Amino acid sequence: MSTPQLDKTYSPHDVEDRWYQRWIDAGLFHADSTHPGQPYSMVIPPPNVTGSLHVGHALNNTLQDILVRWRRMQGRNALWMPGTDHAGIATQNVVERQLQAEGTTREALGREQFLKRVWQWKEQSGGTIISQLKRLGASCDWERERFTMDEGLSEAVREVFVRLHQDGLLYRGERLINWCPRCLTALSDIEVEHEEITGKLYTIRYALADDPAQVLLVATTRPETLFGDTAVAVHPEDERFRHLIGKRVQLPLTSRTIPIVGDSILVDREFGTGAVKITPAHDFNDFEAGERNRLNRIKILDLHAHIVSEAQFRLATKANPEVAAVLGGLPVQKARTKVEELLSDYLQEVAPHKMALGKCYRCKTVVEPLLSDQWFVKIKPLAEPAIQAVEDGRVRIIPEAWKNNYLGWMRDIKDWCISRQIWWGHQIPAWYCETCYGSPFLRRSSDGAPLIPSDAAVIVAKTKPATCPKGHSDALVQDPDVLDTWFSSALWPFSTLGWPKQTPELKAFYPTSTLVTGLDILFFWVARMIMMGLKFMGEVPFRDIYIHALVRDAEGQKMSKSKGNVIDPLHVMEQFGTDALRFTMAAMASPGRDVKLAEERIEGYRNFTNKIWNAARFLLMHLGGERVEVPAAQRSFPDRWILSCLNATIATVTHELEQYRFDRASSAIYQFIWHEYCDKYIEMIKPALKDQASEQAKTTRQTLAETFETMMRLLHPFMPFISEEIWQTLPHEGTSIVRKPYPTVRSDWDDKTAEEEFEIVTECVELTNLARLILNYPAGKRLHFKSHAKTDKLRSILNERKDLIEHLANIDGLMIGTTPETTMPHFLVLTRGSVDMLRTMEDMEPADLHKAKENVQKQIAILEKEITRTKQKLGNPEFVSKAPPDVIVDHQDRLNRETRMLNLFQQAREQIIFEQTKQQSP
RNA sequence: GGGCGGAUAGCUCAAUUGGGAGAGCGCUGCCCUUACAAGGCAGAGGUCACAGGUUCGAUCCCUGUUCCGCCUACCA
Repeated sequence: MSTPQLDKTYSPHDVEDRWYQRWIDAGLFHADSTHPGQPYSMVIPPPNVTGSLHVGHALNNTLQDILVRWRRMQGRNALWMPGTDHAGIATQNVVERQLQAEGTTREALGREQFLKRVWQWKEQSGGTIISQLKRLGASCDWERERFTMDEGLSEAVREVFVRLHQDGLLYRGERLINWCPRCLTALSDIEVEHEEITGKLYTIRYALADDPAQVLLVATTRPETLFGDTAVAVHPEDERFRHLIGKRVQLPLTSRTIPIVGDSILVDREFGTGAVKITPAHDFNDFEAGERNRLNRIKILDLHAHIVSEAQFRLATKANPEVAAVLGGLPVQKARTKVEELLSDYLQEVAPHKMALGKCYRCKTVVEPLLSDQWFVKIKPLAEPAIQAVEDGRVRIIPEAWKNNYLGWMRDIKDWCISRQIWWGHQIPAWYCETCYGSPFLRRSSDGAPLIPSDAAVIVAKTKPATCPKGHSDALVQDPDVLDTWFSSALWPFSTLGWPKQTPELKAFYPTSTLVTGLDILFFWVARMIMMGLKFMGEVPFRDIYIHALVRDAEGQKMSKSKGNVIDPLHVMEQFGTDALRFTMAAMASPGRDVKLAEERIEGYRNFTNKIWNAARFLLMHLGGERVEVPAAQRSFPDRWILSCLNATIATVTHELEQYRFDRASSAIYQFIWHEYCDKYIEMIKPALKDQASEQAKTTRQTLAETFETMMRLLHPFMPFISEEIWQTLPHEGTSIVRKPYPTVRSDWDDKTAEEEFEIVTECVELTNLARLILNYPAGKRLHFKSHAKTDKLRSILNERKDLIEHLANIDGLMIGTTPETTMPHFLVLTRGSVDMLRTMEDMEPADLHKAKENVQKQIAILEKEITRTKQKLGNPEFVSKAPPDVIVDHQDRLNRETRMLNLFQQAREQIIFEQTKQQSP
């Protein structure tokens, strides 16, 4: 019979493409709501449609794929729902850059044409990350792939918006929000990244209006906002300034005076000068202080974070004409420098100052607080149940350490600004009637979009109403803003399953089983999914949240270009194979620690794939011929041993996967395949396979095939490609490993006796190796040894395993004795645990002796040290009286072992010395 | 400012209940022994960040310190 032959080294390339295509063609990743298995479902954290695969994605999706492949093999109805999100700001940026290169703008194109362009772009380039996920082996149900801008998902968004509005959980109003002057849109609080910088703290003299000789010192980091000041605050109980409350100060560089107010919330008496300028239109704290003290808001910056035009500026701030002439239209950073110059007569001090600077998380532009009309989600009523769900364990966060992180954030959650001043996204389903309002809405100068006044009446509906409530039909204007991308992502676990329709999928797969994600989107996404899931499905969106470590991407932080440690997963897959990358990801996924990925490690696992490959080659070379299956208990010693080990590994891997310990699961597999299966088992069965026709060979071949086939199934979730490729060459049933059962523990494979005997065999082999080392024998030289066992049982084991020991230790003529023959000058004696190994001295090379003596000497020194330590401990009455008995016994055993070993080495040394003298004087 | 996590072999990381710390890569020595040199056998290498404390005994528990990272925050 002919067996397939494999190349000498594993080449992942064609294997990966070939199998992935076949899996897809056969529909193996498809989940059906009518499938009889217990559902196991996950939704993918939708990557940005603009994105491309980075190491973080690779980790995230590898772990998900391991879970879903494992559950699928367990017979569960496994659904992994894939898709992408429309990434409003990022995608719009990409297309706008294209337009810029063509010399046009989105405003020139108009909203409708622009959106067409974005869709075009999405069709052409939006699939990049999806194809990369496929490359990674992701076993998503691609037939169900979704996009947050799909019609179905868009309907879900409208439905949610309308219902939230009905329930009074949405409001529109003029608030100070975070504004990105480059993206020209509002951002939610968590879309602002804070960066610690050293800025300047300016101390400015504000003179009292009625007594210019008296000055109030005011500290600020933003002197340019001085023009928007509408008051100065001091602490009402501050003895230094209390008497000034109610008076006015002259605002420098302007003709305005502003009041001094008392505000105990805003002012920290200890900080700075104890007096704070209040700029309600440009600072969050000042905004609130402005509310408290009924202050005007003066806007001095436009949407681009430039000082408003000279005329506007003069009008609004009453700045001196020459000052307005200089500052009008300047970008805020330049304005600050200018103001610093202009203020020279008023500046008391400029000191370096550590502060946090908010930047747009998409484009890193410094954000500005901007007063504008925006939509908000009233979040507290949604957060309450989401807190409870985690508190009472309906949602488990793993590792649990992040639970407090989540709870802390949720308890202190702020209303969520959901409107974005961009075009790409779900346009807000709200309309306003110009007829009712009494006049046409203003048009935003930049793009012609209507600026809806704060007091315009809102009509919220899923589709454009035919008329307004008063019956006007011709002047309904839709809100030009779109919703935050995360608004639609928050619905992902049920919108992808067809909601608001009550689909069979929704019934079968919601709530999903597990969500695998990085900590970075715990708040952006996870928290919001829980809130929305509870609100609209009445049930948590997932049972377990597994939060994995962060692998920082090239953009930023952990992996930095300057360190040169950026790793591109595509490059890695190219170089080492997808399976090697996946296995690395799994092995590194220890909880609570960031993944710092070293390429050497991936290379190590590439070597592992090659090891597996070559083990398979060995198998195929020896599998020719009849195979006979007998019960496990009747198989050869190596067979019984490997079955028992395999069984233990199956138990470990399954248990660890249940705990989301991908690292332990993968290391158990690694340990088993390489060190038990390849190093030991394959070595042990070589003699049995030599005579192809023997009975021994027939049953061994059976075990070999059976264990390897099982091993491939065990490995498959981690290394889907090589496991399938090899599995196909082995005796097997079925068309693909993807849907074969995951191995389960079999009690008939358990064999403690075989494992114990194996320990003894290993001891003997290791002793011979040690002897070789000490005596400087080359690895290839065949030696004679004699062993001595203390008990009949041991001796019979040694007798039975004599051939095996000789084979593994590469020795000849092992003699097994009853009594130790330690008389000089015949033997060097070594012991470990239960067996002594004796080596005849007679054929030793003269040159060995000096080095041998040194080695032995070294061993003696080490042992003496250890013995002293152990003796000390056992001699301590406190230890003997207080330590648990088993610990004491353990120490006594140790002492015995060490002492015996020492004696033997001492004898060995004497023997060597004896030999030396004999050689020197023949 | 507050909170959390980390500091273990040259490097990247493990070690679930406090009883002499492991892996991979790298390094050293010897081996191309027909599955695999992307390999085999063996070896070196660690006051488990620092200082105290609890304990018969601490990498592990407690306190403090230093350094690093992350999250969070309105100290102008």
